Amino acid sequence: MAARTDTAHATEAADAALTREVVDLIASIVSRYHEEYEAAAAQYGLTGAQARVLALLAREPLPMRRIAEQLKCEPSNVTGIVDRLEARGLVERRPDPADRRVKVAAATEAGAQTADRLRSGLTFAREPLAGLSAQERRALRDLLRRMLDMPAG
Amino acid sequence: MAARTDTAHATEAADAALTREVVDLIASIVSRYHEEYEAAAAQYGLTGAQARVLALLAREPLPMRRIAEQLKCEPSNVTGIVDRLEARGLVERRPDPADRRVKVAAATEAGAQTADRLRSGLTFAREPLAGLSAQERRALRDLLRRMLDMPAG
DNA sequence: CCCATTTGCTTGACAACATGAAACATTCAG
DNA sequence: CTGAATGTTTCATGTTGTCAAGCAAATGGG
Repeated sequence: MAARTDTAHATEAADAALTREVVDLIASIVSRYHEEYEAAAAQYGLTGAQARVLALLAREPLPMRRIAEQLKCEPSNVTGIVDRLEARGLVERRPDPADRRVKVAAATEAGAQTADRLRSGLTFAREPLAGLSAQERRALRDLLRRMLDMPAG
Repeated sequence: MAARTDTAHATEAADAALTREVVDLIASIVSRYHEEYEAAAAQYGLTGAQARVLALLAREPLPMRRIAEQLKCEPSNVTGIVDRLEARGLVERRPDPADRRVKVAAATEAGAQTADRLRSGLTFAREPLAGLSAQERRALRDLLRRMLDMPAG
């Protein structure tokens, strides 16, 4: 039984090392992703936060509060970010006819174009993924989904 | 040949969709990772940047300039972050005997303890990974390595 | 050896991001 | 109709980030 216990411990230790390795790899990916996202945004004179908001609004117009929820920050913070985007003509505030308290932020034509170009310029993850076969990418997709508790998609 | 071309186009489109799906999943992971990292840091009254620097210095003491390189920011920025960590007794600046221009930042005993607790409290990526078999984690590790251009490790 | 240059760090001015409290208008519930 | 809750903004404050300027120390060509 001593041998079995030793084996079990060795397996546990190897497991922990493997997990730590994967966690470190994920940390590297997070770092690279941010780096490239900021750089891509900077090409259009945008900060990372501005680019994220613009990307959100290019999908669909959103009330200020919803933007804050997506960004996981306080609504008062969104005011300034949208201010700066609006000052550059990339976004506009519209009144919500259903609730006059609400201001709906929407991408302008120019804003939608910028968001499109920015998105297609995001080489990270897309370019390295090109080196993986379709089967491997499916495997990766399934593993990532399970990590995010999205078993079905 | 029209049929073959159509098939090729269909495959390309499916490939692009798959890639976009994986990219979106990675974006989700990046978002979750950040969220949890900030929350874990906040438990110790630290910001994300402070926690990152403390984690670096818990591994080994570093000159200010090296910290800036790891953080991918200007050295002048590191001054403030280390100032705040030092004010709380988590980090200290030491002179470098080999080069008197250099200030080496090092985690104090308290800083190392905080870094340890913080790291072990990082549930994300570690907890979801527990649901994956060792074989799956190895597969994930290899796929992530290839994404990062680290074929061998 | 000496001086110009480079290197490492800090300081100061400034902008963006982030929070929390307070103000305001509007909506909603009793 | 009144009081509570909601959506947004403003203000004060702190952290992060950049860049330019400054100082101390190291380095290398004359």
